[in-house]
Amino acid sequence: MLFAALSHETRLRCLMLLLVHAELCVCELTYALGVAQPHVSRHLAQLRELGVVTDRRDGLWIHYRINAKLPEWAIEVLRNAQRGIADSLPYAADRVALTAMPDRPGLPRCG
Amino acid sequence: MLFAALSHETRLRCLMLLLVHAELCVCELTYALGVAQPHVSRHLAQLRELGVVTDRRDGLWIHYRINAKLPEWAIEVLRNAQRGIADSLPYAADRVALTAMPDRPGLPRCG
DNA sequence: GGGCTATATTCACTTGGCCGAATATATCGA
DNA sequence: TCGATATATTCGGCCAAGTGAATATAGCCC
Repeated sequence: MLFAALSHETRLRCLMLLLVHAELCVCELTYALGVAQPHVSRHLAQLRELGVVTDRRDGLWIHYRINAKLPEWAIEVLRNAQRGIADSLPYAADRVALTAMPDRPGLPRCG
Repeated sequence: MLFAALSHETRLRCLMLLLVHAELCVCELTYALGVAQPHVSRHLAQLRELGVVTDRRDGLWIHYRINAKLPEWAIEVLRNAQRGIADSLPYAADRVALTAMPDRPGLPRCG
């Protein structure tokens, strides 16, 4: 059930970030949320098992993204949730924290 | 949290019916879902405490409806869910069952 | 291979949510 | 007041889900 996936704040926070950034690895999500890595990993595993996200290995990193095969209504649910909560805490702070992360993998290193 | 409200099938079934019928009393929901009355009552109480529905007493009957003060994004979430699941079971069967209910309160008695 | 990093999983434990059954409350009508 | 109906709540037990800590796995680089 989709709504069970969204009913835990950790999972909802990850999904809100993935709506903005399309693809994020576990260390980025861990940094943005400011929680323990196994905690994030566990909830990402649940999202994957529920079919809400997919993962892709790239060397050491595993990148997660929202499952492109989700039915359109489910995507709309996510977008509506985003519209409703993205400007409130902790979701807004998560985006700021992610942007402030040093040495993000997959981003071009300038200089 | 809205999604916690939607994460239980009984609550979701009630809400899907309330999207169609605007106002329903407990006995109608109980009949439509085909489950025990205290079960429905408990989950309606949760929906009320979460602010998702409101209730109105009318004699012996208590009518529930979706809270008109819900933010628009939340209503959209409900409508998207409806679009996605209304034609599947058990939601479609619930609507049929409700229509087949004899002596529904609040409905004009013909004859 | 050995060390290092990123991620996943296991373990033991706790908590929260759900359940059926029984009972309580509230309102109406006689 | 008494009975009947509609709804709500309590109780005790159970199970799924969540947790922190520790450990395992997987890939990279030397």
